[in-house]
Amino acid sequence: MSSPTDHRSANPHSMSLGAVLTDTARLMRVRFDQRARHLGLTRPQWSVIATLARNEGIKQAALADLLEIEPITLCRQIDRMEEGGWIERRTDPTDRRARLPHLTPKAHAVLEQGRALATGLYAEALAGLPPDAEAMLVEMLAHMRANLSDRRAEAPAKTASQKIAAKA
Amino acid sequence: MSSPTDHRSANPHSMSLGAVLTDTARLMRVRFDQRARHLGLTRPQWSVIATLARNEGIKQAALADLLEIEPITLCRQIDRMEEGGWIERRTDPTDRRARLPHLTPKAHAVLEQGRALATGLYAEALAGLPPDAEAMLVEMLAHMRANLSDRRAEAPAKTASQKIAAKA
DNA sequence: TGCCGATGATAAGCACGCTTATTAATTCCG
DNA sequence: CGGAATTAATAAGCGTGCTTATCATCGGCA
Repeated sequence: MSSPTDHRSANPHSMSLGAVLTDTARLMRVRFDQRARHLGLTRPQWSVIATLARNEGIKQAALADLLEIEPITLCRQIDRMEEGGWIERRTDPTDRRARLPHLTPKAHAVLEQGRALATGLYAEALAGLPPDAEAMLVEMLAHMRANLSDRRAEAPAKTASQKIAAKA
Repeated sequence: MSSPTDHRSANPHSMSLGAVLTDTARLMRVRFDQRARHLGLTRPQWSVIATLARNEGIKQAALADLLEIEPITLCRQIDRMEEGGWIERRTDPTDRRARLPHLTPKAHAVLEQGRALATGLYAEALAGLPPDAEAMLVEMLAHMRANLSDRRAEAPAKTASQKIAAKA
């Protein structure tokens, strides 16, 4: 049944939330990567550095949790960053399983540049939108992320804030 | 230590716009993939099928443009989907360079299921937000995407000041 | 008519996300 | 005390995005 443009085109917006979300996120990454290339750094790598800078001595698994990626993903990222001289792994004296990631001086040296780059990128992306757009976006996206983060049949109940009571 | 440009990101715990954007987009993909696995379909593949269904006989490059991905990315995706029996490439009688992708009956058969899955996922993600949240999100994200898509703006003396003015 | 830039598809190779599974060390009982 | 469960890190292998480059074909122009 070849029906190119019939009933499914009734609401052109219903299909675009996921698409526009994916596209925008990818463009942010691409733009960051293009401008951070002279530093030899990618956006995910910058994210690791920025988070690690605020959480020195953290374990890989805990850092992965902060970054909201899987431990194996971070592990392989740290492999690359160790090879690039951004991070070094140190043994944990209290747990011989752990190999704690630490920033090298080289990584500390680019903290400010990365921060400035990110700030500039956000400003550019948000240009032409009202001043409160960023706060609204962050709030709505964080809400969506929380909705989607609910693991199957798993009730965390530790944060206790039981959603917004808009479910009548 | 105090940079002159951190008037906005002084919050210690609030994640940046880029981070929450990336996370949310990734979670949408992961959730879709988990639920479409029984179909043998991923979210990007579903995206290809849905777009192709509305644009039969399109060239790969034009389809890549619609999907806002690079032609090589689509090419390799179509490789996988052809192998999976979702798509077949047909020669274009008017241009011997082109190999037009067409949906197979198998792909047509999952159109409705994929659409229902996407709709349900959006509803789940947006649960607890006001009814106009989706429209606002789509509008703001599309605006950001347009700002970031401005490839002509690679020129040196460009300071992202006024963009909404010039458009031809 | 013949060359030359543009276009369509694709190869090579990398980054980074995932699922699944393995190894080593720690912790929790019974 | 000793085995089972848990936890930390990682290996294997794949999907999907990118940049850069190659090849064939098409279309315009001298």
